Amino acid sequence: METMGNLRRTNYCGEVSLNDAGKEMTVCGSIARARDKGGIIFADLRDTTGILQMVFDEDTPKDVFAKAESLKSEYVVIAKGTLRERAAKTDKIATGDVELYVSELRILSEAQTTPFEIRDGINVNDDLRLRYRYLDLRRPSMHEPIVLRSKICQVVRNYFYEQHFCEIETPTLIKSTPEGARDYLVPSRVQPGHFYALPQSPQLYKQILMLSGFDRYFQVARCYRDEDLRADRQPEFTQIDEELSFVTEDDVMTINEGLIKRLWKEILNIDVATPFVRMPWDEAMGRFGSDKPDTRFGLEIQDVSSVFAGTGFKPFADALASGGTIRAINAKGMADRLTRKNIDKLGDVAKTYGAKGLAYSRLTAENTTSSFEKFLTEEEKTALYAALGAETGDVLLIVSDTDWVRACTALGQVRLEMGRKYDLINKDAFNFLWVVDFPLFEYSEQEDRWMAMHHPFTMPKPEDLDKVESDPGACRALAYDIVLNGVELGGGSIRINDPALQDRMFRALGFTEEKARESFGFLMDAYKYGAPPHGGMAYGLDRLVMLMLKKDSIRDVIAFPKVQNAGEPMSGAPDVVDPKQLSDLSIALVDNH
RNA sequence: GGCCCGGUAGUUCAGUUGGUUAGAACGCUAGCCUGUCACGCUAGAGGUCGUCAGUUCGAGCCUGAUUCGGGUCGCCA
Repeated sequence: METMGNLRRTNYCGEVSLNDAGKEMTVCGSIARARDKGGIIFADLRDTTGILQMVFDEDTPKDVFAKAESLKSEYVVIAKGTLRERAAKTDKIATGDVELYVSELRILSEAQTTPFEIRDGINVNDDLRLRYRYLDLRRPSMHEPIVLRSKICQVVRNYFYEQHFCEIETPTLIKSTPEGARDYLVPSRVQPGHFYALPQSPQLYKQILMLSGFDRYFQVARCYRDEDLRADRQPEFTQIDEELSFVTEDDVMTINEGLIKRLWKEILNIDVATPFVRMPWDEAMGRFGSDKPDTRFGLEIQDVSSVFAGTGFKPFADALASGGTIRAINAKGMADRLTRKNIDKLGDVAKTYGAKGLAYSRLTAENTTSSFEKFLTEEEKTALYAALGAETGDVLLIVSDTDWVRACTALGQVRLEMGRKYDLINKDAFNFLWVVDFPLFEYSEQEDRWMAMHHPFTMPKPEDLDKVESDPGACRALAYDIVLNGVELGGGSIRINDPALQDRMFRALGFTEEKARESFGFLMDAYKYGAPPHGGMAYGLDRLVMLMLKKDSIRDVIAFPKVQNAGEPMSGAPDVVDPKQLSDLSIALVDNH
């Protein structure tokens, strides 16, 4: 092993080109691969920007050539030499026109054989890759998203600074709030028996900042939710969080369309058309069976309840009798692909999402196979075909349910499954839209009460104000989600800035006076001293980066992600702690496992 | 908490109805090679078949438990 001596980097590997040919330069990094041909040696040098080929031959000083012969993968070196045009060029790397003819080489660190190869295109278990995350992150395809994530944050900051936002950090040791996801708890040593929570979002603090007169705030904020993981969900994640005073829904959406436009232009060089479609929640649910519709393909849901008003088919008749609905998708021209077996699989999807079953008619040239048509009158059948524009080659998929949201959700998932499985989705598209007019409340069977769909500080739509107590289910909110390709990128709302209205909300949510004061007393007090109208939103930064870079998993854009059991395989967190630490915190473990 | 899938050289996988010494590719080691770039050629090393128990004359293969990983439903205001 050697030191750098008097050598210092003058160039990055990925940033040299033919324009630099003839220049003397010093580069450093790791050996991606060495190819020793006997009389000539090639070694690919990799740094954070890319790869540059180094060459050694008979004219290379003998001691340098000898060192080059000893190079192995992942050795860390610094090399001085002359950049020259290659005799044999390649378009496989960005610097494939040039190579560094090395005159001085120092091996700064040797490396033992890695548990997997450090190159793209390998197929290795996630588990192993995560345990050796530092090795995995050396691979260009893993490295680049992390670098791009940083650039995305830079663009976000630039945009917000230009728009008069102030970047403010809010606490991460906060009071636990009762609504929403489970909190991560942190015991207080100084106040035994008392606990902080880690924030699920900076929600309360950013509203307080509006009351503190900061006018516009943003933060790249770490957030924590103690819930189970998914491919697009981590317990610890990052939000781009923002709040603005003296704004309406439209203002927030317009400013954020500007942010998206800027991001897509600067990072991807794509012009995004604004404004985005603004789709009411009930339309999104009705047409796409989702509050985050993927509009990159058709197969929209239709309401065919009226066709079956007097039907003798019992499942449909029963649903309608209890105020339910019958919804259908016409899978146009898909009869050849949707075999009986494949329709059964779609039926399983529908059942997973709460449907009793998936009725179907498969209209092939030879015949029609159907699970329900034999129970219909000729008039009903004609009306159904007319309503759906059914023709030979189509497959009709129908769900009946007492609850229209559940019926649409099930069909919406069937729709997505068809989109994925039969490759109906244009993968190059970036389809943005706003979903607006969310319900203010949703009923929780589990808790047997109305819950805030967004959060309890969301402003009701002015025209629904009188329904907060009398008809909560019909109340809509000044809330909006931004959706990209069927994924919720972010969401927000206009907040209640009237203490009296906030009181009504808490009561409608079943909070007692005492409970509301205990949890949110400081916030309720703050609103008594003059509160500007304000609202904001937050993006899931990880999801945003994942979608921009077309990665399948959120882990690909997080440097040190957690796995399904919420652990971090590299460090081994979480772990047991010393009993002394627990006793300092006045904590005793209950042995119930 | 429920359901589904998986664990065999360092890595990715194959492994027949339960039957001799568990194979391949890449990687690794050694040698050769002056235009390679997933370099090439030759030779070699490398295995508690996740763990434990059971069935059997005999288990990588069958059974049970367990553990680890992935996906998903519940959950995620």
